[in-house]
Amino acid sequence: MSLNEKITIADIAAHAQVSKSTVSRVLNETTPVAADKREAVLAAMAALNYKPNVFAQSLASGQSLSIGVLTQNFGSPVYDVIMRGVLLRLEETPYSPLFADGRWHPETEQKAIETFLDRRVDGLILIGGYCPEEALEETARRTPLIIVGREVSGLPNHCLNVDNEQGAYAITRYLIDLGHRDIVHITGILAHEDAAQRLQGYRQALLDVGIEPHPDLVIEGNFRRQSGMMATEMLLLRGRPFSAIFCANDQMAFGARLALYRRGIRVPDDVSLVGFDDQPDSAFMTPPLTTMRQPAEEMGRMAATAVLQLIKGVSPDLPLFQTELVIRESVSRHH
Amino acid sequence: MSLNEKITIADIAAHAQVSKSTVSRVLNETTPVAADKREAVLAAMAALNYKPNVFAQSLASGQSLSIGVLTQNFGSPVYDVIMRGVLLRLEETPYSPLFADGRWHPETEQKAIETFLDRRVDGLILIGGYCPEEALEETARRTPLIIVGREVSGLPNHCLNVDNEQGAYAITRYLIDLGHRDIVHITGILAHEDAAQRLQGYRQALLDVGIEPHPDLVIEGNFRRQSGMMATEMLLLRGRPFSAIFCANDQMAFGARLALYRRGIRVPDDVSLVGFDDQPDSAFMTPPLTTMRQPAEEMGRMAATAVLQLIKGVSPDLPLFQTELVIRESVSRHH
DNA sequence: GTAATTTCTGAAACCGATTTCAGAAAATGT
DNA sequence: ACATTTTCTGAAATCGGTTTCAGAAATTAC
Repeated sequence: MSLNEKITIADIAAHAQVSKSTVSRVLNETTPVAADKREAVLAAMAALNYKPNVFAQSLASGQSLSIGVLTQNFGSPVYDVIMRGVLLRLEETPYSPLFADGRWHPETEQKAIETFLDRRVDGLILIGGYCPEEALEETARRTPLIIVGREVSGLPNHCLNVDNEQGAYAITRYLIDLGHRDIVHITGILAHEDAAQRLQGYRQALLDVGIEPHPDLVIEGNFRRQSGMMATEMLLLRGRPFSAIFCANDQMAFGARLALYRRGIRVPDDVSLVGFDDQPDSAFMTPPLTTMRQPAEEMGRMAATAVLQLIKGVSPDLPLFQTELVIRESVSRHH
Repeated sequence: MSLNEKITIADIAAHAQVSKSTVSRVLNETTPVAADKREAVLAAMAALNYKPNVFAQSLASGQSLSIGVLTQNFGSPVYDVIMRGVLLRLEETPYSPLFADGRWHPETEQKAIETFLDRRVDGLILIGGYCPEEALEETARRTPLIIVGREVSGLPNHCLNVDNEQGAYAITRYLIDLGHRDIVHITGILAHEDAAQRLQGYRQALLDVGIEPHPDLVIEGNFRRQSGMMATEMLLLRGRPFSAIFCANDQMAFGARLALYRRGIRVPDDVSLVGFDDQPDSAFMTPPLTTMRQPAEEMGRMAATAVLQLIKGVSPDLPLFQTELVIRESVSRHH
């Protein structure tokens, strides 16, 4: 509001006729303060429009009251919703988030983590990412760390995830129940645990109804649109017939959609198409995409809660989130 | 790397047999230091793996070396690319960005700005947003401020923009040149200067070839997918024939696309469709969307450069960026 | 009514840097 | 060779808070 600046705790102390210590105490509620002095301090703070200097606070207290949040890419669907979840949860606390973007590069991620550590964040939340596992384990040793949307085998108590296998199983099963037998799966990066789990769910669903998964119908993508398109083109080249495509995420489903469009193959009349994630624009695909929804915002909130628990020294509860089938218009019964 | 923590400038001073002042000097290069001492300090810092405490630095120097970057929504296409531009430019400097998300609410934006100010950011970059203009003018008075992707009339020397009118003119003209006469325009929020400019470009293009813009063919949207869909449905209800739709951004084009799909209207065979922005997934629309590309990353970089100039007290150069027509497959010649 | 607690309070040290100031050392001038 | 500058350097103050410690005031105990 006003052109304050430079109002310090000493000014408040003088104005309220108490010592700096007392002001600090009403500010932090560390020690009880007599009601009248307390009122005086509060009044002085209001009158002078006092804002504590965050740097001084952090320096003195040793806490930065900030949480580093690293995402693999701003603007990545789903991940942005997870970020919003973190944000919303943190707003209920004195902590505030510091964000960084790994830009899909492990080195950039590492650098971002170092920067966070330099900034003395009290905790760290990683959303996806490509950072090598050893580096993450090292980081977890140094500071409270929660990883969401990625499974790191060495850090079972730090990862927050969706039940990928179950989700993939359910959506594959959905296709099977509609009569599909030759179902393609375009996977994510198989070195990533979650991509592997989705593949496993797909295989299991087929096996459970007595279908042997055919290697020609599984193609590895990298979670990005372009790879969904390439994979579909490659598939079409192979010539092995299929009636449905299950992409390990919605982005690749968009790529697949375009490849089919180019070949004049109709969705869902000729081929059914499903994704995974339910990113916001999937509802606007032509046709709207049937997919598995992840409770992304909820996961973000939980990640924030968990890292706060770690900071307090409590061991966090990390539930396995369930996905939900969102039926739209990209699937038809096999005929 | 190691479990350092707690290495301060005093440790370095002791290790290098100099005073704290000298260490600070080699750190900041404020005053020349004799070569031998300098070496000793550098060696000590390397040996002890010293990392300066950012809070102490900021407290003492009065600079936070951070820039607040507020976007209206993480995950908004185009805006995320602008953010990346800011990020990349800032990486070349000692400054680092602090990000916040306004979540489409003016109040949230205001709060975020307050938080930035509390954190003593040295400068502020706003990307789009709904914050009232007076508040922005007030903010600009208090701290170096650059606004990108939004025109605030009271702050001509703080806004970085694309030539919206020219862009809209060019793409409308493109449709006209392909024989279209009855061209719909789904606008953005007309209270926003950029939306108004795009509308103006559209009108001017029509007028320049002697077509009187028909009010029935202009519908106000709000830049979001849903509104593009609603607008198109309303349009269809009106019954006035048209052969092309120009949406004020790609998001609304996605909405329009879905509405047309639902009615069985083919794109581009029956109706041509164009957008504005060239967000990444527009290339994967079915059919791929013809649109105007904004140099988003470049704008982000420029915004960062400009705010740094403001901080230095230099008056920044704020070029008007030009858009570029990206021709894909959503437009056909009118027959 | 005095002793023993309990509750508040302020002075001063501290967090980890930067910066002013004055003096020491070295360089330059004549 | 001696006076003047210029270049480096360290001691100490400072930034704006938190926290320890010891003492004052208010309670409670007996």
